[in-house]
Amino acid sequence: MQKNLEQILNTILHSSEILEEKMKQDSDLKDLTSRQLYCIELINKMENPSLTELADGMSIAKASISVMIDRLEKKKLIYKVTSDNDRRTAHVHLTEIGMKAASIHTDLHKRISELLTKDMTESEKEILIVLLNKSVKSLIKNKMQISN
Amino acid sequence: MQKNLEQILNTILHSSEILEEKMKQDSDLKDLTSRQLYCIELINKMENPSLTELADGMSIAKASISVMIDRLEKKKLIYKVTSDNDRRTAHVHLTEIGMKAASIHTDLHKRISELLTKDMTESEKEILIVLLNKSVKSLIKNKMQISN
DNA sequence: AAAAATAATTAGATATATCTAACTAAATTA
DNA sequence: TAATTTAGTTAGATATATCTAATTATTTTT
Repeated sequence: MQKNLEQILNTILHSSEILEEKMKQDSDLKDLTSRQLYCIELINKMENPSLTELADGMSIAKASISVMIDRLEKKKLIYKVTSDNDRRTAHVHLTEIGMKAASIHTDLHKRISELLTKDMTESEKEILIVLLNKSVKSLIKNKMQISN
Repeated sequence: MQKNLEQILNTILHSSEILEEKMKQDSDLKDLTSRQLYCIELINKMENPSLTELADGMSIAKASISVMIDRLEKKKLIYKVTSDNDRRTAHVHLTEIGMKAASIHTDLHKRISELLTKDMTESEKEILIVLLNKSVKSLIKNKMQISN
């Protein structure tokens, strides 16, 4: 009952999804949609972007991001700060709750990592990490050619 | 620049998401929502469930699944077959296009697996698979206790 | 300073995802 | 057979995610 790599990936990715859903349910973030969560993660990554930058980042119209940000503001996940340089521009910041939401993915990866190496010896862990580093290198190297 | 397991997971999961999005865009399935894709995957896994079973599987109301299935039918992704035993019951089947949609995840895992082992020797591959099998066992074993 | 460009908002449209409640048709039970 | 239960649909409500077009406030260019 040895699994091949595809089946292993399947199990890991599927478990990740389930665990992520559980973490969301267990937190006070139950009613965040996937788009909203994505938006929050992007705000985190982009470090307080303007609405226009965010809209570009999410590939949606400025009007759409404006509405979305309104809703996230009502839910106390973000707040807007008007720029001093250009008073037309607003920058989006995460609140405490927003930051918690943004860290869901990171936390998830941490927990999965722990689970994956739970029953391993130190040397097994080391070998696994060396090999996976190699894997990830191939993955990144080939990313560009993936699209076809 | 050796990455730890958490960073590796991060890269793999992130690449998976991007690749999945690309595969969706490149197919004729651009306008499928994530809920619709999830629904189709579930239909595939459950093997022609009734609407009630599907609704339970997705944890939504029967009325909601009815509407959703209507839309998927209009898009030619599924079709309904009235049961001979019980003529109140309809079973949902995937069309050719529906099956294509359902296999997006599987295809994705196959491609990622290929990429991950692209630059490895056979023996490296073997070791990786043995170790990851161990990982997956821990993962499954601990799944129950994850929720807290 | 007047004209043009830019950032964000608002209005109005369409599609989706949900819900509860009411309804129809069919099957089961008493 | 009459009453009850069950499967699915329909109607009507609310929330989200999008869009384009029009509007407002500011900034930049001429």
